[in-house]
Amino acid sequence: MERYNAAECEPRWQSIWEQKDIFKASEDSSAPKYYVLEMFPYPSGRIHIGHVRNYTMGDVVARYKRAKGFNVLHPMGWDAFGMPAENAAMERGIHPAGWTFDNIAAMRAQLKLMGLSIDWSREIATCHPGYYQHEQAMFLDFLEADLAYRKKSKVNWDPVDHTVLANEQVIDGRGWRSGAVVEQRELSQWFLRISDLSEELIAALDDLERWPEKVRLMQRNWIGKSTGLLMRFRFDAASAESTALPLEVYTTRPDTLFGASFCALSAEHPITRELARSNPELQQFVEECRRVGTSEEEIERAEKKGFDTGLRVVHPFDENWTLPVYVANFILMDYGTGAIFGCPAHDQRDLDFAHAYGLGVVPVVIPQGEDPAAFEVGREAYTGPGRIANSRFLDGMSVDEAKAEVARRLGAEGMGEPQTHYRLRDWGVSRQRYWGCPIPVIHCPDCGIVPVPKADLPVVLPEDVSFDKPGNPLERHPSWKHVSCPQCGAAAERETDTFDTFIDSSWYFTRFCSPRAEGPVDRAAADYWLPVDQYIGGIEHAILHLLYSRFYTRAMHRTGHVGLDEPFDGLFTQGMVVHETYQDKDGNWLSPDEVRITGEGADRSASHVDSGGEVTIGPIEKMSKSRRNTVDPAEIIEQYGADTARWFMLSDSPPERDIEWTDAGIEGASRFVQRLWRAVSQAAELMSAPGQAEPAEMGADGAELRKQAHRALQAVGADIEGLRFNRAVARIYELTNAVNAALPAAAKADAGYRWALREAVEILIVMIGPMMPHLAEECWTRIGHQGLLADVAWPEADEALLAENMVTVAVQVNGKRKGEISYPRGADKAEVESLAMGLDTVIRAMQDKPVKKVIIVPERIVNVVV
RNA sequence: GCGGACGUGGUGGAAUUGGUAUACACAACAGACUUAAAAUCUGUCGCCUAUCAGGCAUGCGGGUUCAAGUCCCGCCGUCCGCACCA
Repeated sequence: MERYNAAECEPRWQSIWEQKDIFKASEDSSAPKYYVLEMFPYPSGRIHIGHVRNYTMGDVVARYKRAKGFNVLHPMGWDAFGMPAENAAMERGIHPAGWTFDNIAAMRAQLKLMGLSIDWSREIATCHPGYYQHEQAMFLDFLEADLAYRKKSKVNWDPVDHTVLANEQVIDGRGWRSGAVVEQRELSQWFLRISDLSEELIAALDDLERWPEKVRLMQRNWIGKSTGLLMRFRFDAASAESTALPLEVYTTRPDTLFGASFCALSAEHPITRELARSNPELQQFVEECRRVGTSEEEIERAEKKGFDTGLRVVHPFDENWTLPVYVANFILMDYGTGAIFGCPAHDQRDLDFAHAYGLGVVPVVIPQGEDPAAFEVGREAYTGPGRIANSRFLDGMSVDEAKAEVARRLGAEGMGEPQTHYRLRDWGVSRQRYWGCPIPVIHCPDCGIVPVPKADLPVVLPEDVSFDKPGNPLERHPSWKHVSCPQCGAAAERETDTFDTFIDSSWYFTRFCSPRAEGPVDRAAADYWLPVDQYIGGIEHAILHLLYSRFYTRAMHRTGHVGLDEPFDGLFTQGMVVHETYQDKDGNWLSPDEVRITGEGADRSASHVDSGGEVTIGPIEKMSKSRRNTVDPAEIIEQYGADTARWFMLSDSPPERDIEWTDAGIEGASRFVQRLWRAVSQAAELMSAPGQAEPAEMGADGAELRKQAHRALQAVGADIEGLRFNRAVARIYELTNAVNAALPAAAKADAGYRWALREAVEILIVMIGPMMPHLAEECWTRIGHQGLLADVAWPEADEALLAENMVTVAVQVNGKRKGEISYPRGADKAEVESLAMGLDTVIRAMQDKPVKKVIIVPERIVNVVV
């Protein structure tokens, strides 16, 4: 028998699908629509295994839904702006556009080898003016709708390269190329008003029922709604020159006000700035804070440091109690009022700070069961519930009662009022880079900021740029930025910043609905296709990309471009593809094919293939170039075929979990492909002819095979619907085993059995269709069909064959399994009980002890308690 | 540091609402076929007592329950995100 030849079959079926254009999508009201989308890739040049996993999952859903009669949209595009293209330009002197489009061509070719059911006529690249011009038009609409504005904000500045650095380009506080200590600089930049929608973005999460709960929780925490108190501290006259204005702080813990031992200001707080003007030491401290970096992680991890301003504020409930005022490096100007009061006993950061500066730690919330007089806080702040103590009129109250009481008293004196705050900050969209969408505004010395008239769009990136110097080539371009003001005609300058690439990815799913429309969106197409029914991508995008997309869709709704708020009805976050890492004794990373593994379990060890030198097996990590633990999908597809790679990606590991790439795994998948092909080929000789009606006579064996096939069909359909691909794969293995087992008997079987065999094999082929589409087409032809399997409808499982008449349940004595009984479905409890009590093993386990009770859960379990 | 997840045999994992833990695979081992190897087929396969049985096992330690991989509390380990990587 011939082996299945993937190298020959796969291109053949791919070109047939392409010729017939069967994956081309168009609006069609006669069928329900289904929009499947995988997160589009960055065109790095080669697809990686993570892409194979992501796009295989999406393709299974797309092909399955197609077979279920849906009108499916399954497009592909390129997230094509971004820093790697500029880095390539700097390192290798290649233009970002050329580099990007070459990469796109290479990756498109690789993706096509996977046999995905994609409508390639809708392909888009975000770096193409045909795409980004619409971003510019929409930005003008956003400006008009007051969704965009300018304000100053901080960037990482490399003082040697004179360039703005991304957070990932700052390593240990230094620029990645220059090694210079990075400073913070303030620049005027464009922002989108995402924070105005904080409440709405939180509230709408409740309705995203087909999103993972963890993603909704992460977004909720990220937006960070908090209800608290805006309160004012008077400055102590003895300590301050300008005492007119009180210090405003925002707190979520007014109940701990009597535990306060200091107040702290952000290094950028107006009062700090004022004081620093006449205080060089404070000025120096402020500059030190600036070197911590702009990322929240760095700020939070930095050692808590402060500077005593010498100022003191008066406790709102005690004229004679004053608190020192510090400037501290962990207070963010962007959150609340940029000032806090510190209660060390009940906040970890405040406690660390108090320990560093010898400030008092007075517990005022006492956990239940602790003695207020004896309770002490050590190295860990107590943030749980309890009763208030050491707090005068608040003593004995609960935390919530005390919060309300403090709010009431301060409110009555005009010294505080309740406020709601959100952690979510406005979205800064300006980037000081070339390879992005130009921001369509002009700076005129007389008129100020002037939007580029829509008739003048697009503002196209100039091609003649050089990357021999660091910094933004748009700024030093001789002519591009010099224009005349659209309003007054005077000499003016273009904005040289470009958009954050998150803008590009915040609406590409909308553009896919009408990729060649003259405006940003064809409303009829968008109204038909949106929302995306199933979105699939990495968990690493749980917050930013998905939140920005939710906001951007709302902004497009407000400006009339779309008619909905939530772009993604169903979301699935898949796990990463990981691999062991290997290092030789000099610490060099080795790729998997340079390493030989021996032994197993605790005895596993590794050696170098060529030298035989000792190799250390490192942790299993996300595949990355730097660790050299990558596997090239192109090589895998060439060696085993796309179907094998797809099958392996779907097998075993639950899709939301990380999957470890192993050679054994891909070989196993490859063997299954051959086993299935053999089984189908053998069955083809034995089964009835295609298209015949079920024979009147059906023996017990045939009926049993039919049962197995229909149960598998039922289960696989449900598993694909629930994106439980690994379980679907296990079911398919089972049916394949059943078909294999049925073959010997089929040679001399009756017509009923031969018909049942055909039915089982057809069901098997249909079920592997979405997963291994080329093999499935080949099998479909092999068993005598003329048309394409891709056009065959997913069959309905026969309910009558799914029902099981006998039930088998376990019998436990005191919760331990002692045996099992079988009985007809629907038997009454007394019968079940007597059956269970009659088991030898049960009688032995009971040892004549009196029966306390017998728990019978119908069709589940019997538990005898003695 | 903060927020979110995950942890079951040698390995990947399965296990409806708490109801027979280890389905389905991979690897390994034994046998068949073969001049031989590969492929294929058949069988064994959590651990410990040692046999027609019993005990112990779902990262560790507690708890709730007739019953816990699943629920609760506390640890340990691994991973993801932290706003200019995409």
